[in-house]
Amino acid sequence: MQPFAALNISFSEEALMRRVPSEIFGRKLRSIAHVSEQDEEALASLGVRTVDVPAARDIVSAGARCSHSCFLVEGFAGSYQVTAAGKRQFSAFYIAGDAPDLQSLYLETLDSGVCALTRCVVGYVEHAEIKRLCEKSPTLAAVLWRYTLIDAAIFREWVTNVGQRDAVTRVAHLFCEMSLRLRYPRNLLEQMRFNWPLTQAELADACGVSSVHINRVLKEMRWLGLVELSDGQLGIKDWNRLVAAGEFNADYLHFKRTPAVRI
Amino acid sequence: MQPFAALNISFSEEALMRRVPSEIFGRKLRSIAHVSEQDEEALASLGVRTVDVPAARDIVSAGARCSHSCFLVEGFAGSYQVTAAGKRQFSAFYIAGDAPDLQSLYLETLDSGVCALTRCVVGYVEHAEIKRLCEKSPTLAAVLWRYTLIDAAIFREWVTNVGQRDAVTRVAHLFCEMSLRLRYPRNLLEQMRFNWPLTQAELADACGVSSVHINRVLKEMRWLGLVELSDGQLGIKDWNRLVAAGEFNADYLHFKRTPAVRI
DNA sequence: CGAGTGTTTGACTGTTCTCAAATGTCGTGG
DNA sequence: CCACGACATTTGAGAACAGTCAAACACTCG
Repeated sequence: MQPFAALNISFSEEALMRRVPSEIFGRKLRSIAHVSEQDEEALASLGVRTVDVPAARDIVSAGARCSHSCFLVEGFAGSYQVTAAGKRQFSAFYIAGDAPDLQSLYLETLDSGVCALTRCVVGYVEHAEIKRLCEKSPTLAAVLWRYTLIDAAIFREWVTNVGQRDAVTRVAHLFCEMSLRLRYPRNLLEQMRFNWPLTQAELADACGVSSVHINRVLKEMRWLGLVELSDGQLGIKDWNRLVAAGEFNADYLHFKRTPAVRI
Repeated sequence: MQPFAALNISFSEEALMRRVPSEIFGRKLRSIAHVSEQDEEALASLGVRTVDVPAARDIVSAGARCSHSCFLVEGFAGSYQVTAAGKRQFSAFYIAGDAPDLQSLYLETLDSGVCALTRCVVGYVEHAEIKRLCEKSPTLAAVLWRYTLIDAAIFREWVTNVGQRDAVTRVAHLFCEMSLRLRYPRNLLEQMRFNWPLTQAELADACGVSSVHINRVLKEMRWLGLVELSDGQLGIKDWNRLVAAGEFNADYLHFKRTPAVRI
């Protein structure tokens, strides 16, 4: 099983090694800011406990007292809340390199849960250790802070997405975001097909739409020739029109350099 | 004009004095974390340029290069985005004491704008100065970081609000949030009536609903005996039922102590 | 008084939801 | 190899919720 073959990232045993989580996180950080060698080394020195989380299980549960944060080494995860009426809403999706609950660093409890959408390899790090690093290196603190601010910018964008756009536009927008984030560091222009392990129900809960309706929306998007979605693969048939359909502007992702794929 | 008379905060000329912005921000910070005297003094030493912004004008425009952040001394503001279709979505409302664009501290540009919903008194502070303070005092950095994380938690909650709840629930939820935030530091149990200077159209753009529909929702909420909304005043008639109607849980606001008003 | 803005209401339209059932896919075990 | 269950996708039909358009009304300010 190599779900990320399309991204040319090989995992296998390597993923379980100690240094990998912080390395992969370091790569992510370098995509949003300059990271000094010292800071990179400091990150690599973090004590990481790597855990294999099966699909559909919580990585961090909402309301839990949090003394750790985690990096995603492999897999897809999502942060979500459940309403009193029992409906689920995702507020972000996370992929390899992301730190889904760095948001909890200075909160006692996390108000949202993070659940594994596929099998995930997760590296846990103690808050105390991260804070110690931040005190020693203000530049590292700044990069991590920036990371959480970009996360927040994604939340804001999702508020607008779910609040003001119609269903097709919402889905197109989400596809654009995930496509850029999945492709980013390598950013292959030709890379218009990648693993998409999410079910329609999960997509629905990200877009604030019923799963039945998502199905019809996907049908329409296929008919429009925007995307192809089958066998757990998302193929983008027409990037420019998808961007237009999704009213997408990548500014809110705050990549260090504008991706080679102009939009 | 004393829009905050209900909160026993008097402004008038005092508001324009130099130290006030950081003092009011300090009070806000103390509601979410312990702030040492040194840090409080450091905050007070910030160079603040106080500006009077008329209603309906941008305090910070989306996309602008940002070298400053601001504190709201007086008034209501909202962070918002406008979609390609010309629809506006608010992602948060801000009141006296808030720092609407502290989110921009480590971003080059802000992806959302912040606009004044009433006349606002705003104190601008240079990013560079805040960063200098943070380097000197990691504890102050932690408090400010925490502040931005709580902001992000509010965005997440809004995603869920707009994505999964019906219109009445959305509005009730928003009223609960704003009510707690407006009342917080003093937290008067009897304080169930306060200034609400927002128009129905603005409320609509916060809840992802048309203004016509908001009008009907308010009518229903009045009929249900939950709230009273007139003359720019929001009166809460039945707090417990409003909390139930809004499926509201205040955890995501991360107040230092649970408000005296149990919910 | 008139202009401008915000609120309220009605009638109609349209998107999306819910319920329900059929179909497709995959892995397990006989 | 097939039967089976579990899960995901697809489709239909009717209902509910919310949007649009349009007009009347209320209020404030100069």
